Amino acid sequence: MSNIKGRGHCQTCQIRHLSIFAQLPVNRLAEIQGFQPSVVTYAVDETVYHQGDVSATAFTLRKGLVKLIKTLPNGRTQIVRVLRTGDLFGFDGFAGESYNHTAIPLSDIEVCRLPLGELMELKKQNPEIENTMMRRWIQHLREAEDMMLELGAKKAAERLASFLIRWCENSNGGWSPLPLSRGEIGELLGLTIETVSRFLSDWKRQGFINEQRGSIQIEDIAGLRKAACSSGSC
Amino acid sequence: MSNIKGRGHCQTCQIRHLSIFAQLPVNRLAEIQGFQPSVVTYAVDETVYHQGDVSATAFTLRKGLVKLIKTLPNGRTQIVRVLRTGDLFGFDGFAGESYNHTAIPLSDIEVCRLPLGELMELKKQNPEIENTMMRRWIQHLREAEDMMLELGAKKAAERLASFLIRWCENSNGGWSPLPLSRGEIGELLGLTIETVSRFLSDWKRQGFINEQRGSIQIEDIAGLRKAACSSGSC
DNA sequence: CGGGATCTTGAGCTCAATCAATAAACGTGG
DNA sequence: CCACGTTTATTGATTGAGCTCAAGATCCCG
Repeated sequence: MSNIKGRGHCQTCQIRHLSIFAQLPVNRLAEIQGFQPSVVTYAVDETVYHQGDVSATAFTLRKGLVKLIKTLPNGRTQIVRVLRTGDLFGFDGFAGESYNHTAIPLSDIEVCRLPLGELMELKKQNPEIENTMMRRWIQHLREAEDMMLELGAKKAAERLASFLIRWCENSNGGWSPLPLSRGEIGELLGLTIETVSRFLSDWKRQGFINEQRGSIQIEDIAGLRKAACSSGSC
Repeated sequence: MSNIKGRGHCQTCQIRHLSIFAQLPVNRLAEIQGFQPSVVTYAVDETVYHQGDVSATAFTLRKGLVKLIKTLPNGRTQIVRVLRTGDLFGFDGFAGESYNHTAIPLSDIEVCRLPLGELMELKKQNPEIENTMMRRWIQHLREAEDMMLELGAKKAAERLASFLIRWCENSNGGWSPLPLSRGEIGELLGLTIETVSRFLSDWKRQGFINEQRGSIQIEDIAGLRKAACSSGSC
């Protein structure tokens, strides 16, 4: 089960600079008395919330990775986003809606529970928060649009290659942890396990990539880039 | 070319109840002196803005329909959203970004130009606007997630059928204008012209749908629903 | 070391893309 | 209003990318 680890201490929070409170002056935080969100841990595969549940709290991811998935009645599922440290999620209640997807940890995680009522109040009183949230929503929307292009207009190899390039873009040349199974990569890109596996094996043989214990490394980005644009002039 | 039709008169605007200013009391509008956005018209296929352009103005759609598209270097394109009356678009500048997609009218349209600087100011002074925009961003994000599920997890027939059902859901049983070509429906759903045409013809023959001069009607929604869930238990 | 999960690889098949040829709809000017 | 050309849609034939099914291989954990 999920576990309440304690109360958050926003003023000393290690990841505040990544959160929606990043722009908030520290002294302002001190003024906010009542606000001490609980920090909660979840184990892998322990659902944080389910699609359809009433959304009364949002979360900030403090540690680990989370996948947001949508599932069809027949069981086929789509990962709509992979969250990283500092990401805000579960805010559908702000629009009077229930959660539109299910949130599942990809590793053991630690989140900060933000009751929407309190968050709304904070947001009203601190334009910096409002602003940061707005920027993030716009950013998410842009990423969602990018993903629609991937899913709607690209072929299997192109999707997988550009996914790998994106995934590894901040660890240039080095190893990146890849805590997603073949199946999950497939659910993210609209492909089957087998298709993902085939291309990855292929690219390993060709020396484009390297893999080891849940980590991946791009060895020949030019080769991958070429695979990302199979038919011609990208 | 695009045409400046004149200055908007927000207080008497016919579509204000659909816009981001819907929640704003009319008397508040009267107090806002400087704000008189220009109303501009564009003809079909005349681009409102291009992916990559600096985003300094947002728009509210007053009349007609707009498609937002993303294009791959090789020419394949994806429609990421179809806008309706009252929709706000082109706000990437709020996040310091340039436009992430290209906006093209599907019919002759009329838009309200909203310089982001002025809009930002208005938003600061009127929490109702802020709030409405937030709700819309969340709503868009939800729709984008829904679309990712369509594109990533459904087959051709399922995508097309559920698109038709969604498109017609507000005109129950009656005719709905469908100003999208086969090609555009394909670009929206990640399919080719031929695939779209084949299923539509098929469903016309089966009496599920009816079509006439750019309008469509669902005659047998149960039949379509079945097509929307080809493999089993949805 | 054993056994469940995950990954790989092969073979065959199916759905949708591609290629190609009409057919229908539309707009334009006579 | 009709003839003409252009665009858009339909339909068929064929191909091929990616799915499905199946059998091993590898990894991982107790």
